[in-house]
Amino acid sequence: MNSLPLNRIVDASELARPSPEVAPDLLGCTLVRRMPDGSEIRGAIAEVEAYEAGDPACHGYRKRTLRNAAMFGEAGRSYVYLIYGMYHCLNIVTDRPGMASAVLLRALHLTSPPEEMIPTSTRREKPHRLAAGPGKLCRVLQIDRSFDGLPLSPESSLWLERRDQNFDAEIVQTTRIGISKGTDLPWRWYLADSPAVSKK
DNA sequence: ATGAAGATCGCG
DNA sequence: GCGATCTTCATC
Repeated sequence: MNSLPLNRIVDASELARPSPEVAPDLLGCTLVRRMPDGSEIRGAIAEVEAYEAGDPACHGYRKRTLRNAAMFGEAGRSYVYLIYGMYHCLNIVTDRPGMASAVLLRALHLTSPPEEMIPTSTRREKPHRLAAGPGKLCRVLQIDRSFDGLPLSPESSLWLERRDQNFDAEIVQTTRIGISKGTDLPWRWYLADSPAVSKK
């Protein structure tokens, strides 16, 4: 029979909704990265933030530019940018084309591989903290701007899988962190019991 | 052409 | 609480 778990992969059409609706639905889903050496790193999404048109903290608030172009594109693609000249941040593009909208992935609870298999881990760090933070997440998964605008799929070596049907973790909703505008919007969500969440 | 700000992180 | 580090974009 069919051995490929295609039904597990999140379809782009499910992401073609406003980012504040999509964001909490992504919690508990698994982000999978096939590394250059062929190994797979998987992690459950533990913390997210939504950004949208009309939101002053959104990179697409003013207008479409070279950097933020992917945000205006199709849902189900990635939007990757460099921040502070040092770290990359990964977003899942949402909503319809023309609408600047995306969900920032802030933390993963890694489920594989074990700590010692992760090549970018230079220092001793607890496994559940390796992808605790948007910059660290991209560092561990080796995601940079070359992923910007790519569709999330196995062909891109980066994709999203559905959460279990019996997912029932407690979700907390708060305001976003690390921003100076739009601080009043309650568009950050995280899994209450995840040790990978930045801060509470 | 110029410069200020930035969806971060780790140290102390 | 600070500095590292550098691209992007708004403004001059």
